Amino acid sequence: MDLPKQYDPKAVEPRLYARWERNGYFHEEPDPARPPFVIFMPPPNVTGRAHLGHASTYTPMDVLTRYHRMLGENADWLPGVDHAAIATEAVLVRELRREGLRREDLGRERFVERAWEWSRTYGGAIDEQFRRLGFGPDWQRSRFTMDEHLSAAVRRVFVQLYRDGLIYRGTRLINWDPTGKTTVSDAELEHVERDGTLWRVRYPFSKEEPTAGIDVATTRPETMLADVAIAVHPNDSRYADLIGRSVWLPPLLERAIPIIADDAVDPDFGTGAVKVTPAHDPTDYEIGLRHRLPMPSVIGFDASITSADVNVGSYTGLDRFAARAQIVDDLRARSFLVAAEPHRHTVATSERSGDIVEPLLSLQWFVKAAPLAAPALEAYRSGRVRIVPERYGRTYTQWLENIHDWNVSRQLWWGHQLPVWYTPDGHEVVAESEAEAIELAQRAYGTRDLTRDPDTLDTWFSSGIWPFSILGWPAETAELRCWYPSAVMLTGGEIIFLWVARMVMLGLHFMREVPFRDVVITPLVFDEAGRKMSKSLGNMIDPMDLVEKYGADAFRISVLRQMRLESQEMRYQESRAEEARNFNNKIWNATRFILALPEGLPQPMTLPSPAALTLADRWILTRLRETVVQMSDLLNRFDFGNASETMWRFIWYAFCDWYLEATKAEGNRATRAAVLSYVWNAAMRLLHPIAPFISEEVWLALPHDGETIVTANWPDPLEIPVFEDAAGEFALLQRSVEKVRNLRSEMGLHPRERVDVDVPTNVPDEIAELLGLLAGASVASCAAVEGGLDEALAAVRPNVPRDLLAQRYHKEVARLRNEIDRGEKKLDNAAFVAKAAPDVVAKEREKLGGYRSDLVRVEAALAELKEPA
RNA sequence: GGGCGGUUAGCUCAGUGGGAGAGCGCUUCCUUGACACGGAAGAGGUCGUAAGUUCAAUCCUUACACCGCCCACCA
Repeated sequence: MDLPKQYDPKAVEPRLYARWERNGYFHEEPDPARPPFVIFMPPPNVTGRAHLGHASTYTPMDVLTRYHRMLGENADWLPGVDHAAIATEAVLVRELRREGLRREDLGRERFVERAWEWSRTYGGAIDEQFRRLGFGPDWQRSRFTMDEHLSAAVRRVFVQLYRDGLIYRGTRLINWDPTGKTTVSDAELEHVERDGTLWRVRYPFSKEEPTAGIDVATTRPETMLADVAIAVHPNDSRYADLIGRSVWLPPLLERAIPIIADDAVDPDFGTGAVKVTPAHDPTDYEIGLRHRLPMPSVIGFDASITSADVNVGSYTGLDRFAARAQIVDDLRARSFLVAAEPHRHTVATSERSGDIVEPLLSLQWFVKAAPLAAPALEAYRSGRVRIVPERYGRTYTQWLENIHDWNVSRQLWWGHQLPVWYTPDGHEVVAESEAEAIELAQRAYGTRDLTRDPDTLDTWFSSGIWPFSILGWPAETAELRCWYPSAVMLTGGEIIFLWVARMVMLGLHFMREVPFRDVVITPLVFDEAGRKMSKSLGNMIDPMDLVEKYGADAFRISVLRQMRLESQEMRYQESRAEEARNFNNKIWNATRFILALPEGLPQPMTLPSPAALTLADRWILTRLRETVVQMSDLLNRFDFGNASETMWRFIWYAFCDWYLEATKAEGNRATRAAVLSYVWNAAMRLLHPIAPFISEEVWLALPHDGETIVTANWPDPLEIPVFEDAAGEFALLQRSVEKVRNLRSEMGLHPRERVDVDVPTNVPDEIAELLGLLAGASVASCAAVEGGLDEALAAVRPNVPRDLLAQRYHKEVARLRNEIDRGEKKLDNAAFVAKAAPDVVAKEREKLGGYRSDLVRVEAALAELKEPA
């Protein structure tokens, strides 16, 4: 067989993936007889494309699912797609704008139709990218959050929560996104630092004498029109006399507002006096509630000044920022502006649109969060949900402890419409269907005339029930029985409260059980310089480009290898993908060597009897077993970085660098075909979760059982013979080989030239032969030396020029003297001997003894060199 | 303002209360029965700064500096 010298992923990956999918290897049915291992894939946005963030969270899911499938568990990875209301609607609105249309021109029905069409056309794109990455979810079970079945589950949950008193409609201060033209929840805000201005404005005591008054600091003069009070701290002596008085509200001077005292005021900031605008600021809203203040609005849903509640003079209709500028001008003109200073502060933006969010009073639907949060907190504290790394548990608990009611109604058309209807006189009717609503309305209010609430639900509402809605809930399916709760949830840290906490809350409420046992927080991906990847910086890396250049396996390895369990960030280096490609090439060529053995490979695969095994065989088998144990442990602990590193070390530094070379020795030829194929077969199985394609390609080419590595068994360490002594002996050989190689290099010997070495006769022939082969030496026998293999190998004497050898011995003497010096100082220290742990002292003595005898030996050799016998 | 993470070789990062490690990069040599996407041998670090605890600190404690993440109603 003629295999190319270079591994070509493009020739392998699409072929293997098509076969896996065609043969249904990723598909699984619920089977109570086996332990379940289920991961539900966080559904990517229907508008989404694969990015490095997906690679760092989804690759580990694929690794875990493949690993547990090989363990024989009832393993399934459940994929899906999220309808991503805000993102999708934004795309559609943009499209419409290009056609010169608005959403309203189309009408709700046609708009939603178009959204469906768009989703069907473009929604599959990310799935194709996932296939190229080698991800193996159970595609047959893929779900879309807008599927009829999942929509029904959403309605059921809403109605149930309503009947449980956990959903209500009310007028509250909400976050309005003027660009997205919808409310957004607190969790969807991003607080961004901006340079702004802090204006000091004088509110005069009397209209007639505008010079005397109270000075107030504000960053938002445009909201002044809706001021209803000035607040100061109750203990602030500067203003104690003023509490209870009133001032006129500039610039219109049409209303007088009271000066009140409230604890929320920080006396040290600004002037210590703050204007209170309950309808347009969260803190002020709280103050307004405490003091039963009126709450007029002056900014409307179009983010411009509205005259709905109070007279706003000529400002009416001005955009919020234009109004700000105009009011500042007017204040200045009329001497109410005391100062204007630069001020860096944070503003709340919508993380979707990036627009500055406007706090507004509005009638919306809310989920009462506290009663749902308490069990979610308890579940974490009792350990029913674990979070890795543990420190993120604090993020989870702190958010739940300070939770606010969740605004779930959105003014979008694409999404799950609220299952809420209103009677002509404003009674609300909540039901799973219109028919049910009519029946309820008839009974309760004697009317069948209902209007449906036009709003849709927050996308995260449907995401929150994903862990059970995808399993068929509310029907009592076998999937639900076997696969809930799932095993593990992998996600980025920013998702903890946006999604993880909500899934736990809703899962506990509806399923009476947490949705997953472990939450693994994966690192954020940055570029090599530690900068966030962003389009504006031009440092985005498209995973598909890397797959194209290096292959999916190499890309996966490059990501996994850079993951650290405790790390919160990962600086992705493309050079790692290149290294990983080289690694795959190494695997490929080792395979070529094995397949080209003149003696052929044994079929079926069998291992020679222990007595027939060579030292190298026994060593590599022992290392294999150790590697299996380590890999299982690392994967069980979600330590993907060290797992990848472990495979790298075993395959490259143990198997290829040493064992494969050792099999070229005459003495190793009888057993090598069997051991090489046995070990390589097992190594490919260990590698498979990490690098699914090349492991399959190689495994299929070797002697194997079964039709695919995907469903092959994970190696059982107990079936791999282990030889304790072999590890130590082989390590001694390695050190000896390295010593000779070093001398060769110092001599400037050409690799083909052999160096003569004298090896004591009590070094076993097998080891002497390996030494000759691996170090490029011609071995001659010399007198046996006393002691074990250690001493015998130490007495190996290369016949190289004397001065070179002497130089080397001198170096060795210096090193040993240094070590001995350090050891002696330590042991001469009475405090060390008295206080250090006895085993530490004993170890130190042993080390010192070893160095001393080494020194004696080297010095003797040196003396002999000067005066040859 | 609060919480958290990081600071170790030129770069990206492991690591340990008792002899500083990997990969890449760099230097030198080399196409030897798989592999130049390779092999062999090397050079390279006062483990951020300062105190403290300890027989012993890169590792534990504290403070500080710098970088970063998250949360927050200082207008």
